[in-house]
Amino acid sequence: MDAAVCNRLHNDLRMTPDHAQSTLRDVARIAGVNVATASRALSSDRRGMVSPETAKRVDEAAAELGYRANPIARGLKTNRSFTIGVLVPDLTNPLYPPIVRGIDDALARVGYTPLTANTDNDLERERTSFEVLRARRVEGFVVASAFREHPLIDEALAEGVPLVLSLRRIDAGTAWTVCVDERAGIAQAVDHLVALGHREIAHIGGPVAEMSTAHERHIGFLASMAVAGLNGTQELVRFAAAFTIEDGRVACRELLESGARPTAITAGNDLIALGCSDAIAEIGLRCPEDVSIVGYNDMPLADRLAPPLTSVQIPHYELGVRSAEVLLDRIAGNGSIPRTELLAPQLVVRGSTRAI
Amino acid sequence: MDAAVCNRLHNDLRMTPDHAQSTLRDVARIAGVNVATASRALSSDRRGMVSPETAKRVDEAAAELGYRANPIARGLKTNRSFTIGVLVPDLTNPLYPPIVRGIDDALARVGYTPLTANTDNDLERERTSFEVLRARRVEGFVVASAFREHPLIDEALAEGVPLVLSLRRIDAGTAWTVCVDERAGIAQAVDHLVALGHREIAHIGGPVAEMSTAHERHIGFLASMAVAGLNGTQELVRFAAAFTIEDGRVACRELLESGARPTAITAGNDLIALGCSDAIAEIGLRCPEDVSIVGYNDMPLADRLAPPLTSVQIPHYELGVRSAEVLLDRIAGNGSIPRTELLAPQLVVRGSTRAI
DNA sequence: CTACGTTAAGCAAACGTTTGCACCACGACC
DNA sequence: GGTCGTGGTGCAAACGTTTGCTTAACGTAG
Repeated sequence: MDAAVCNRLHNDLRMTPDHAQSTLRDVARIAGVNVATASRALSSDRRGMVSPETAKRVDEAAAELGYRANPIARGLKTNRSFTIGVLVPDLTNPLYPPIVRGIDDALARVGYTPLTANTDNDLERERTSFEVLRARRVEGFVVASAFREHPLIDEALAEGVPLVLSLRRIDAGTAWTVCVDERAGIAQAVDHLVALGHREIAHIGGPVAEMSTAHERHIGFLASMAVAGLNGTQELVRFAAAFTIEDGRVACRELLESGARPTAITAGNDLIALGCSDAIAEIGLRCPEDVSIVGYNDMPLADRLAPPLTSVQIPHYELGVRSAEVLLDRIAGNGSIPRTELLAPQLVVRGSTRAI
Repeated sequence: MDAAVCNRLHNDLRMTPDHAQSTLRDVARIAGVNVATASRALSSDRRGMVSPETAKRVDEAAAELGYRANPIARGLKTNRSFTIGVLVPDLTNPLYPPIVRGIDDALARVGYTPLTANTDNDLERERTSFEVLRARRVEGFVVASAFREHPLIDEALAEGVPLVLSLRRIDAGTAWTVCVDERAGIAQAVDHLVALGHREIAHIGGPVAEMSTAHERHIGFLASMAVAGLNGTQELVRFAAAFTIEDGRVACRELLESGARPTAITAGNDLIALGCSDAIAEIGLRCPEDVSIVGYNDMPLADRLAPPLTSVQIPHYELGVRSAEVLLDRIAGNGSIPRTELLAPQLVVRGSTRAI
């Protein structure tokens, strides 16, 4: 088969299915203009460079062919990808889907596409994902997997990678951040319990050494207790090794075995709250009759548990939306010094708390 | 400023930050070879074309510069993006994160990246997302948002877009599909209830007209009842308008108001099961003492409800993994006629079912 | 009537890869 | 000792855009 035949066949193949992506060259040919002119006509900000009538012809040609610009080619030339990397610990954890959803929606509005990766809280895995996403030329990152000390984030910051922390912060405070006013959240929980007459209030926190969320809630607990004039010292505080039911149970049990008999518990999150519930059941006490429990995050179905869990609701979705918006702003070149945005949580009172 | 100076400055600027992505040209220069040779040395399948010693030099140069190939440029040339579009109804629905996670993991293994979009079961929104993803040159789709009749999918199929349905099928059966053996799942539920001595077994299904999952579970219910020699006719079957607690409650209440008094209910999914639980409570009956209830999907915390919900567990994660694998196989050009893969569900017995 | 500014459009070079083809030694074969 | 492969390498043309520069056409002013 000679070259001409081969080419013809090749062209035929490419032309036959009407879904074959048409190119700017096709549009230009149909409109009878140069590809450069077509490019200008189709771009919003340089549309004024072509005569209205030509612009119209190009539009029609594009519409006829169902032309959609190839973002790959465009990206190669402009060095922009209109993609954002999203680093999340685990999509399977119900805490994160609403955040991701918020990011998705905010990005979609302006033509950006998120590239999401799960880190499993594993620094090595995270680094790999980060590199892969950078290789794909994402224009910035929303990071929801931060630890209080986080070398990767420090490096990225130093390199000037546009980056916004979501939900979890770093101690240094050197990054743009959108998170929850955890202290206010736990304060609402403590105030609620105090109003119900509780004085012996315990806190079963999360992994305070690693995660800002756990840490802030602990700090918030101590502060709120002090403000209420109550004893918020070590004997009523324990920490779960992770935000899980089992670790919560273990930590609570440890507290109970120390002889402490709190009438109420503020938990680091809802899973820890469930663990606490198990632990007090194990020693024959009941919630809420003997011990009130307040969770954190207000996860799905928290209202259907037995008893329905009083919990601090946080604005997951808005957290995602704001994170994306702040990042886009940064990419647009606005803002100079890092800013931290605190979103307000809201206590939801249910059956797991009761007056003493 | 003359051109030479300008160019030099430009180069300096590009070189200064050591995170500036280095290009194949840089690698080639350092290794003292042509960029074509460098390209070949770095590609696994054409590495044999260059001498081992040259290949080594190129490797070293690449390592030194921390070179990572630009997938955008590569994609432009090869017409491949190494991305897959994932269409999911709503990430916020706990059913989908494990599926997406399975897809992510399976794709990551072979260097692909998923581009995920939420459809909200809205056909127009879905079409937009589909177009956006196609414009981004995804190489194929995993679609978890299928309706039994689905014009968009039919069109995509007709156009030859590589596409795999996940979880939800289309009636036509013309698409490659990875889903759950719903009939077997509901059969396990019915058999379990029958073994407990139940004879009056109701089914509160989902939106059977639109979704294959709801439809198959209904069909499965009828078949299982027939096999057990029981009456599975209309008077004990109702359908919720959607897979929600509220719609489940309404449908169940309707059944009860018709005078029916089943001793057991198989629900279309866990949320409907919760609605049923509410409905029977409203008329003063209790679960499981008066009515046993079996859910479907075994959603997170189903084991912590009151009573813990007996439910049919489906392999979400594996569903995602297999969907991705099948799609990759298709893209690689393997397989010709559409195949449907059925993954096995597994009943998990808990407190919401009891012997009569 | 020439010169000049302005507007619209085209030309061509990039962006960072991949890949068909040409080239060049070099050893082997007739 | 020419002629052939053959293995290694380089050259240059793509891929589909964007964009700086140039050209063409057309008024308008001097």
